[in-house]
Amino acid sequence: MQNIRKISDSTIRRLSLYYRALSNSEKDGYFTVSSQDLAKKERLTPAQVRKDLSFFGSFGTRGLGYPVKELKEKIGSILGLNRSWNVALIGVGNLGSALASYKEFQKQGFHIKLLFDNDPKKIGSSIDGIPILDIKQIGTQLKQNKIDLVIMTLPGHTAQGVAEEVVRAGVKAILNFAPVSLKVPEDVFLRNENMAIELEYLSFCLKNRNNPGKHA
Amino acid sequence: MQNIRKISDSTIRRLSLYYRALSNSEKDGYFTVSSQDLAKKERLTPAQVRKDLSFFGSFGTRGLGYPVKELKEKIGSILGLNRSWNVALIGVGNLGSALASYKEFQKQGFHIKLLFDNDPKKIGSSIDGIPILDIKQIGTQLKQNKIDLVIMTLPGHTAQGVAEEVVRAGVKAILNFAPVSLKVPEDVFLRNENMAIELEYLSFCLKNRNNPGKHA
DNA sequence: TATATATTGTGAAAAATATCACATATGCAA
DNA sequence: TTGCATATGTGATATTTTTCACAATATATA
Ligand SMILES: NC(=O)c1ccc[n+]([C@@H]2O[C@H](COP(=O)([O-])OP(=O)(O)OC[C@H]3O[C@@H](n4cnc5c(N)ncnc54)[C@H](O)[C@@H]3O)[C@@H](O)[C@H]2O)c1
Ligand SMILES: NC(=O)c1ccc[n+]([C@@H]2O[C@H](COP(=O)([O-])OP(=O)(O)OC[C@H]3O[C@@H](n4cnc5c(N)ncnc54)[C@H](O)[C@@H]3O)[C@@H](O)[C@H]2O)c1
Repeated sequence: MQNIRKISDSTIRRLSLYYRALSNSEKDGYFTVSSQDLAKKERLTPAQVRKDLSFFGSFGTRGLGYPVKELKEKIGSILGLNRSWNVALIGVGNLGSALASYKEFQKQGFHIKLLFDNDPKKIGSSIDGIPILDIKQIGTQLKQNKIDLVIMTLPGHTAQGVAEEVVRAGVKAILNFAPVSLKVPEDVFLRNENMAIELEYLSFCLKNRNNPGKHA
Repeated sequence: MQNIRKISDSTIRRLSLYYRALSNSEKDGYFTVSSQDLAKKERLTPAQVRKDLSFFGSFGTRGLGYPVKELKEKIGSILGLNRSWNVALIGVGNLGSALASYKEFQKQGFHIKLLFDNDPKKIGSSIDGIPILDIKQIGTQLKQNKIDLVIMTLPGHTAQGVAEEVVRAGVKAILNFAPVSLKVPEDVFLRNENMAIELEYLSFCLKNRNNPGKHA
């Protein structure tokens, strides 16, 4: 149990994995899991699991393990999944449409309330009941609807400009899918989803599969 | 310059960022960049940039910086982007379709050659000229087309079974978007793209924004 | 109640990763 | 040529993260 400031990035990311694993264990009818079980499910070590959890408290029973339902709820509450967040998505193209109609995020409390685009053919229509609004209205709409978090699925060259409007509207969290590094003020939380990184990582692995020696 | 085995995960991931930054610098007409410039663009430190690059050689000129075009090509070749990879995508739903029609990966050498689905309505059609094949043919088709890498955008509960067929067909690299932890043999490279992690991370940050103290 | 077994929680140790700091090399101007 | 300004490349150092190892505590069973 320690100061929340000091909890590492990696630990928080692993909490998401534990949350997912626990949701599955719950569905499968388990009442308790050991750190061993959790580790196996998410390809980690039992010590890692116990250490991560210990930063937030002690939730287990020695000799027995962790109560699935309780631990899931506890982690959910640490991550803020026990409440609801108002989300807007900007750029209703191929990727944006896929995300807008994806229902799993909603189940975790991320409610996509608004969609924005600058394409007249899209503005005015909706996806699964979520209206597509004109990007020009973004400032007022984000404020009016008390949007907490914005997902950006825009072309790279437009992303910085739009991000600045989003920041001006007071939004403090952005999930960016455009392949650019956005500049935002310090008090705005920004995460990037960069699919190229994973692909390129795999490329690197394949390339060096049979070449454990020095690099040319 | 050192044994390639020892190069860390994080360094490889940052190479992707440098590659992207250099591509942009090239487009913007720059001939050289300093570690300072690169660091700023990708929100890192100059020392980090120099250290990362030094694992692979010395590409810069003291007093001047790094030659943009050359360094980009060098990193591209380290990551294996100077060649072409045969890719197949399985599960042509909302997300799969978006990825299939995304042209940027192709530019980096990832050529999506085949799509697979089990929906009779989809099988036989195509996306941007890429045919959608019956999942039943996956074994023979992956081999025949010498597929190097598979992108999986399937429902979670079907992913493990399909992954096993993919592995049986000899594919050594999988990029998985399904929210499950796949079990694959040691010699198969697996990466997961887990969008929930980033969303939940932002949720955590928002939740603790005004609460730098102890966690309850 | 005693004993065997299981598994947590956590300081301490080890390993991995990032930063520092500076010697070294280059370009450029006078 | 010399001197100044600039920026790399890299050992040494600091920090962060992971793993280890075991005391503590629970259950089960006889
Ligand atoms: N499609 C993918 O699979 C994929 C994969 C990885 C990354 N990305 C990135 O995600 C982003 C979106 O990709 P996509 O394939 O969906 O592109 P897309 O072209 O299909 O969609 C972009 C959407 O943004 C809208 N738009 C453009 N400028 C705008 C503005 N100023 N304000 C509001 N809306 C605007 C367009 O009208 C369009 O609907 C891109 O940055 C892309 O690089 C996409
Ligand atoms: N849509 C998103 O924005 C999003 C975001 C994050 C993660 N994901 C994950 O990506 C995966 C795909 O999501 P989606 O929204 O595209 O789902 P989807 O239902 O639109 O698409 C799934 C596709 O897979 C096909 N399929 C099902 N079983 C199959 C099998 N055995 N063999 C071959 N094809 C099969 C279906 O016919 C369908 O075309 C899911 O695991 C989802 O959780 C999606």
